Amino acid sequence: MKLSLIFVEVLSAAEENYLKAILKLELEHKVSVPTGALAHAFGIQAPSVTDMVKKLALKKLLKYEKSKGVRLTDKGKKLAIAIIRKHRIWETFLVQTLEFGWEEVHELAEQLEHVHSEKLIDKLEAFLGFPRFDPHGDPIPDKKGTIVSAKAIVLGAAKVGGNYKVIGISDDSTELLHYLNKLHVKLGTKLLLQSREAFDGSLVIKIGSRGTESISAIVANSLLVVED
Amino acid sequence: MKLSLIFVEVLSAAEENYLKAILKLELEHKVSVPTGALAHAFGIQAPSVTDMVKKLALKKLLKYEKSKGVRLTDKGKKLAIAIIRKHRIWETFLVQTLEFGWEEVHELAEQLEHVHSEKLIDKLEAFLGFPRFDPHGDPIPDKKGTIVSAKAIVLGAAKVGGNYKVIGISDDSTELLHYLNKLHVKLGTKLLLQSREAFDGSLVIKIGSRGTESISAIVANSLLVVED
DNA sequence: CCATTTTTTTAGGCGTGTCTAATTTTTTTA
DNA sequence: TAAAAAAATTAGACACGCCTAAAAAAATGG
Ligand SMILES: [Mn+2]
Ligand SMILES: [Mn+2]
Ligand SMILES: [Mn+2]
Ligand SMILES: [Mn+2]
Repeated sequence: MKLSLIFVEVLSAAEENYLKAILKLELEHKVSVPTGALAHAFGIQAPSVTDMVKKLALKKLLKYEKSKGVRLTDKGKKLAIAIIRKHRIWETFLVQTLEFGWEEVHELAEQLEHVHSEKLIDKLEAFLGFPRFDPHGDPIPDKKGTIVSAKAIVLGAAKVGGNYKVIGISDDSTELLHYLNKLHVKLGTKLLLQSREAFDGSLVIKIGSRGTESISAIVANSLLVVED
Repeated sequence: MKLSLIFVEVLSAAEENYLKAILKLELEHKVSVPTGALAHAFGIQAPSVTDMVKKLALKKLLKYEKSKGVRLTDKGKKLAIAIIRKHRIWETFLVQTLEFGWEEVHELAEQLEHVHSEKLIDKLEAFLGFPRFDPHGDPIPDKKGTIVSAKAIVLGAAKVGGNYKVIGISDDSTELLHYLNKLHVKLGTKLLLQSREAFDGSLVIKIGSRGTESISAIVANSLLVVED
């Protein structure tokens, strides 16, 4: 009798973080990702990235052309999406079940996403009722890796006088989320864009039934909204 | 103004596993733990242990006397208990909330116990309703590190003719727990000890309202019971 | 109590994932 | 298009957590 050996290639947390970061940069810039962009994303030095991408290339998780950057292979992309799925399911669990604030969960999910158990994630997902979006409005990939793409625009690109609804935050930083808490902006909040300052792109907005506030272009560009 | 820098010493998973293993061996043998015992516990070579205990000694987590073994300091013991607390709370969550089998959760908890977040564990504990025992009957230390000590005996040392109730399993191995599932033995199951074979210490027991079964001394010694 | 066995330590090495310094390649721009 | 600037790579190093081989220390036992 012939036993078929199953190779379960287990990636380290570092390797998984690279795959996630590369996918994110690919989606943002739709081109191959320069090693320098990864160094910047992780706050590490460029040679460290060169070493790692060589290793990931050997594992067929990405294609690396010297001095030209990297692109995920199908295998690498599939794994990257699986990790994002884990991250977002954990974030949803932390906010929905354990009542963490949305600004607290990203760092924790960075750890939890590296726990190796497909079954755990599937059970969590079922326990949560198969949520489609995480606490920041980001879509949760399904088990097959399908991601619903939000047709949102960033508030920074919205038109003055328009009414919008916040459906996502394109930046998980604790600081931004804390600031949004202060402004009483959360998922579902209605915004009226009253004016845009040409000089710096800052906006004056009316937040729900509250007063008006001025927000910087940086904040405006991380608020994902739909017309309302 | 003088700021007091707070050093949050973050231990690696390996370091945490050493602390846990040392505490377990200390409790079992009530003496200092030889490096060889740790090598055996982890299935690694003795020189690896020597290296690690030197490092843990530098961090004041244990006392190491060359060729004489190690003992946890108060600091080390406190950390070890905190890790056991995490392990058992995660196991309880997995069984109670996500409906894993009790035989599936140990390995997963081995990963989850190394997620660094006091707040996460406290929230999980509250969500679970402050459980006092994990799915294998092991006591869950409270936030202060207090562990209720079970006054159980092992079935192997029980007296023939006695009625007992299973309150714990002193071995988390998947294989044993699977075997107990097959025997329909779980926490709370009533047992009647019918006879003991002098030759090998094996027992014949009546399991609840089911038939009688013969179990080996090895199994008998991992069943924690109280008189019933 | 000395010789043999067992346990532990020392010495040196390796893969991972990071670093700095120096060099090479690519891009920009004068 | 050639020089300068920017980006990337190579070279060499280091902490971590493990290894094997050899030496030393402790325990055993005749
Ligand atoms: Mn991560
Ligand atoms: Mn998120
Ligand atoms: Mn366990
Ligand atoms: Mn347990």
